[in-house]
Amino acid sequence: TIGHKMTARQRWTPTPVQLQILERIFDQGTGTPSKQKIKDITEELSQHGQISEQNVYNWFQNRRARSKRKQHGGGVGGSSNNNNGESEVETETETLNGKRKMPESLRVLPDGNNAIGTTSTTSPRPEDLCFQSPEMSSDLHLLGVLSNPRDDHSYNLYDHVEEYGM
Amino acid sequence: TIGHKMTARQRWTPTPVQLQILERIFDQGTGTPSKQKIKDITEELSQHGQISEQNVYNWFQNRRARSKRKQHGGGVGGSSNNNNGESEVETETETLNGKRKMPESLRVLPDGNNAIGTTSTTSPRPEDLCFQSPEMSSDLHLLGVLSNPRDDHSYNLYDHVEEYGM
DNA sequence: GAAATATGAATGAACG
DNA sequence: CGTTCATTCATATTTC
Repeated sequence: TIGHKMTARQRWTPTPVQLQILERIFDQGTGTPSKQKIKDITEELSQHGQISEQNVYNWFQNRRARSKRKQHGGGVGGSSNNNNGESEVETETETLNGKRKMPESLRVLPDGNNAIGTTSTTSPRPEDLCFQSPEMSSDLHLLGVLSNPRDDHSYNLYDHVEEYGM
Repeated sequence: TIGHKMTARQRWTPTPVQLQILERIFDQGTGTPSKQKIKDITEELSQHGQISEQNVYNWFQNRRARSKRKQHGGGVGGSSNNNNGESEVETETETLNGKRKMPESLRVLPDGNNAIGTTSTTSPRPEDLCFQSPEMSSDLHLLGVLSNPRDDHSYNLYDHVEEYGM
């Protein structure tokens, strides 16, 4: 039994009410709420549960991004996917009669402790991954960057490149 | 002009070492490194992994832009994962130090035996819980968000916060 | 209990 | 230089 209290609350989970409000606003067409709006919304939502502007902002960002492109499998081969409409698919919640799963918008967590367990799938990332020696600090000594920051004032004109061949 | 698909599937992921160097330099106060510096840095970092000047430049730009985090308020959403099993109260080093969670490029886990007692006790969320009056869109009436979408211009600079205590 | 899915959060890249 | 988009990861919740 390794069950102990571990800093809970890692990810903000919108309450149904909050979700409703958020979706409603999103549906208004406001698209990308401005900072002021975010603040406003956050304040209102705060009364329905713990929330921060960051959460609201993220939510909108995710929502928008999600609306655009759903999950696509690994499509290899000339797949002519020309859809991408930007149409707000949004709430398919109530519309569906549940063969799938119940959105957390309606979940009612009881007082008990669920204690699910370990979801540590630890998604393996077989990327290139480098990983050098555990040298902590002492690599840039040959760089004059931290020696004399006041050197020149060259203008960097990188700015936005269209295609960068990495 | 547009329409450049660009096969940039994997954005450059700084290796821990690279990150360290970058942060170190950033901390030097150099602020915006000049092109020359960028080149220099890039060269050094190249020895720790694939990287381009553009990457370095972007990194600094992002770093600086995101350093201006003005977030505040609630404070939910910190996503720092602690792998420590006993310490639940970690000393936050605040903005002065780097916070940085686990780099995305460090989840190698070749072993495969992570018996971490991550028994999420289902974060105690005594918030306002779900289950509340069926009034869904009756709360934001005082919000002008859904009334006049075309009000001001975008101005959000949240993007993401570095870390905030709760 | 683990896998599959959903979604919030982090960050690199692009755009203005 | 500020802001937003896109991609990916981490964690939560649901399902098997």
